[in-house]
Amino acid sequence: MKASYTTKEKLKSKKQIEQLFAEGSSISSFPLRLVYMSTTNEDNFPVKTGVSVSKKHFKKAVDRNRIKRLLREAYRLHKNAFFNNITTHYALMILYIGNDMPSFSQVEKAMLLLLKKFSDKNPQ
RNA sequence: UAAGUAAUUCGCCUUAUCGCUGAGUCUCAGGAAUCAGAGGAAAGUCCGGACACCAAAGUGCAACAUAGUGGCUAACGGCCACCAGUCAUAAGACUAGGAAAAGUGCAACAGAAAGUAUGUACAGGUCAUGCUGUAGUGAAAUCAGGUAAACUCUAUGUGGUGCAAUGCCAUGUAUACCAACGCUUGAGCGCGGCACGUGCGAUAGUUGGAGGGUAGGCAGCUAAAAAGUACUGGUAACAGUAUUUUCAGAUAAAUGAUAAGGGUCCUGAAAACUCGGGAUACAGAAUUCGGCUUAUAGAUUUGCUUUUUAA
Repeated sequence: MKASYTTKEKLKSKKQIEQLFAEGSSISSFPLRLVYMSTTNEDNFPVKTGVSVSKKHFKKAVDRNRIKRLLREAYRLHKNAFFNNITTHYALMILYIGNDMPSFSQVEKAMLLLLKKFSDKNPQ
């Protein structure tokens, strides 16, 4: 499977995002937090993922864009190791909860840990 | 050459690997290759337009904005030119540059007194009296003047809401519940605030509360007051003509990530070549244009001024 991350794979529905924040469970691996819940989407993409950075911590749009790009990149490169043979459908939202601009290696490390925690908790 | 002053232009590059968005093309309908893909400020949301809707959007008052003269422009609170004033040796910079004979208010120090004024000394004058002059304080002393980044007055301008506008399609629900008022003797709603006025409201509902549903797609959405070049007119802002080009269109929101190398600048060691270290800014389109304001590492070119030296 390709290490891609297209529009179809993103979590876009406003309704689902609202529901996710209201009802989803969360695990964290500083400076990241993952909010997730299982869904009943009939789709080719079982896992839909969104990414978010608080406006409180990063006032400049440039900084938020940069962090979101790093998060997306880290997710894109490592998701297949965990979700390749998944059968349950999930909606995920990855939040950056740190206060400082991270480097890519920091984000990558935290992402690996986070995804590992997630798959340990939700074995297929 | 140095210091200064006013402007101009640019604001990292290359390669590899892995990706994202859009367009048309091909396709075995999984995808594939090709092309395009942030800024000078995209920012602040401070002015002015385009465009859309609000019923036909009226009059007066209030409110707000602007303020030398002329011009430019779709328009402007913007820009250009000129005049005046202030500052600077100068280049140049700045100006909230209409009105004090409509009214109200305010004014340090000095001075007897600064506004319902008139003390002292000397001189003059009268029936009498600060009635008159001089001295003295001050910018100003029964003569009035200053101040409108004080109220005010004058002139001119401003209807409101913003692409979450607006139109269409799809999905879906509740013509239900509570309260108040009302059914032509009219509840209430619209016309930015108030008043007037006016429109809607006769198959009579309306307003408020609490609640239910949708929150997906398409259009608007990027070819335009567009950009480049040349010529012409104009002191200039700008305008005209010819010609070439098509230059983001996302929507939890693309335009990237990583690695290596190279530029540029600063700096240390060297002083023939180089070897280290550091820095590489401000900042991310969201209907769209013209401005203004603010942020910005480092470069770049040009005009001008002053001083010293050289010629």
